[in-house]
Parts: sequence; structure tokens; C-alpha cells
Amino acid sequence: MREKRFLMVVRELMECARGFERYSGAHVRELGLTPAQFDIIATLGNTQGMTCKELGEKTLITKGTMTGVLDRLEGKGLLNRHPCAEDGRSWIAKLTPAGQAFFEQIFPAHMKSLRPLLKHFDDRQLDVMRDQLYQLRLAFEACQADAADARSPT
Amino acid sequence: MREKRFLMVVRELMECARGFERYSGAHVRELGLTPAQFDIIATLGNTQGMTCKELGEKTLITKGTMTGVLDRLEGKGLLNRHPCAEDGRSWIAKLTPAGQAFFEQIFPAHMKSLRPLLKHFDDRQLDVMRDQLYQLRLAFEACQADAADARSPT
DNA sequence: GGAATATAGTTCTAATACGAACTATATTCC
DNA sequence: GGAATATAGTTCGTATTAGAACTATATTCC
Repeated sequence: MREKRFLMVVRELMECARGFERYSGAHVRELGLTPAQFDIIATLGNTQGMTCKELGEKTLITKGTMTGVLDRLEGKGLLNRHPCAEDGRSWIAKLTPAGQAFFEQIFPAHMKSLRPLLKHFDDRQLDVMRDQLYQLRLAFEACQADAADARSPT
Repeated sequence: MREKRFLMVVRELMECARGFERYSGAHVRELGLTPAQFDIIATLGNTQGMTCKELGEKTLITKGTMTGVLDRLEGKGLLNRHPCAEDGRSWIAKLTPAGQAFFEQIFPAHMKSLRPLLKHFDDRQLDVMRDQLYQLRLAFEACQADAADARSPT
């Protein structure tokens, strides 16, 4: 039963993703941020800022959600939007000095909170996992592309 | 850099989970269900029903969300809640005949829609993946438990 | 038996998730 | 240069998420 085997993999995948989000999220919330907000802060830290589109590619936040997340971070004074010189449709989201300082404070703390997890794995195993997950992602993306082709064939 | 390696694994993990949800969700939505609703229907199909608690354990839906998901499925006439004889606090959620018929129609269709994904993997690889993910989940759960102990020590 | 505690489900709030429609600006193509 | 098309970001509606407070019933323990 290939299908059943596959479903068991998917189930483990989802449990893992949820498990990590719960574990990581609990710490992030103690910092006064939501996971999505932390993701943005962590992505923008030590950079000169980036567009919503870039942020969407580097995080897993879709553009419709991005607006709200950025709004709330802007409301907290942690980031600003600046007009983009090259493209009038775009904005550059960039941490404020307060946002960068906050990043420098919380990012190491968050890494530290993940350290207990790291104890369970050695480098080799991490590499194997990443490769397996990468294969899985490639398969999803390939099928996604096929499905899109099916909807609007050339 | 162990930490960096680990973050790359986590990133792949999240991308995979999101990738599957998108791929699977696109088909589920065509059936007129949300992913959560499909999850419940698929779990209750071919059973005599189960409590919210059991459903929460078998799916990844938390109890606060469960109420709303069951409400909507009940509104669609696909499911009913029956009082539980053994425990006055519990309800048994069970597919209606229409719900069971719907399950029998859509579940094979959904499996079929996943078939293109399966092509990419053989049994051995699926087993490796599942084992890797299982190790990861165990680590999350162990750390989760440690964190809980830390909050309320014995 | 009754008080203290635990558990099943519901309700509530703030923040997402996703898709679709919409505005404004870019790009392409003739 | 201007029409057709594509893209960046916002807005909107519905469903879901987590966590916490709440009600009602079970269980434990004296």
C-alpha cells in the first residue's frame, strides 16, 4: 500500500510542523510577538530592508497576510515602509533602529531556546533530514506546476 | 554551525508542510470543503463516530477550533452530534448517511489527486522519510515536556 | 458524602491563512 | 505612443489558529 505509506509520511510531516510551531511559538509569544511577526523581524534583521515580495519569498507569509503583519509591526514602531526608487508599486520594509535593537536582543535568545532540540541530532542526521525534505518539496512543486499547466494548458 | 543546519531543516520542514497543504488544499476546496473539514470527514468515514477529544488527537485540530468545524459540517448536514452514554460531558460526532456517502465519493477522488506525488518516491524512501520525521517529532515532544516541567516543577 | 481537582466542550479575542477582487504602476508589443 | 497585459501591494470575506476563560460533568481523596 504505497498510498498508506505516503499518508503516514504526510501525517508525520504535519505533526512535526505543528510540533515545531508550538515549541518555537511558545517562546516567541513570551517575547511579545506572534510567530509571523518574529519571522519578519528575523528576516529583516541585519539587512537594509526588502520588499513585501521578497519577504513573502523568504518567509512563508502570503501577501494578503503580509500587509497586516507589517502594519502591526509598524504600529509597534519596529519597522517602517519606505518608497522603492526602482519600482513605484513597491515599498521597502526596513527595521527601525528600535526594531534592529530588538532583533539583536531576541534573536540570540530564541536560538538559545531552540538549543535543547539540537541536542538530539548530529550534523549527519540533520543533513539527511534536509535532503529528504528537499526531495519532498521538489515533488510538491513539480506536481503543483503540472496542476497549473492542466488548468491553463499551452 | 549546528544551529544554522538545524534552521535549514526547520525551514524545509515548514516549506514542505505548506507545500502539501497548498497542493492538497487546492483539490479539497474544489470539493467544497476546507482542509480542516476534509480532515474530519476523512477521520470519521467508515467509523461509528468519536468524541471531540478523539478527533482532536487523530487530526491536528485543536478543541477550540473543533467546535466551529463541527458546527459547519453539522450545518451542511454531513454530521450529527449524539450524547455520549459513558460520559455526560462528551458528545459523539458521527457522519450522517449523507456524510458517509459524501465520504465514499470524495475520499477515493482525493487519494487519486495525490497519486502524481506518489510517483516520485519508492517504498524505501517513504520509510526513511517517515523515520526521520518521527525522530524529529520525538525531539519536539521531549523538549515540550521538559519545558512544561520547567514551568511547573515537581 | 462532599470538597478539591481534573477533564470535555464551548465561547471569546487577536492574529493568521487563503483566495479573490481591486488599485496603481510596469512592461510588452504593435 | 498607446493598448493589452503583468505585477506589487491592499482590501475583503470566510475559516482556522492559539490561548485563556468559562460551564458542566467526572474523578479523587479525605
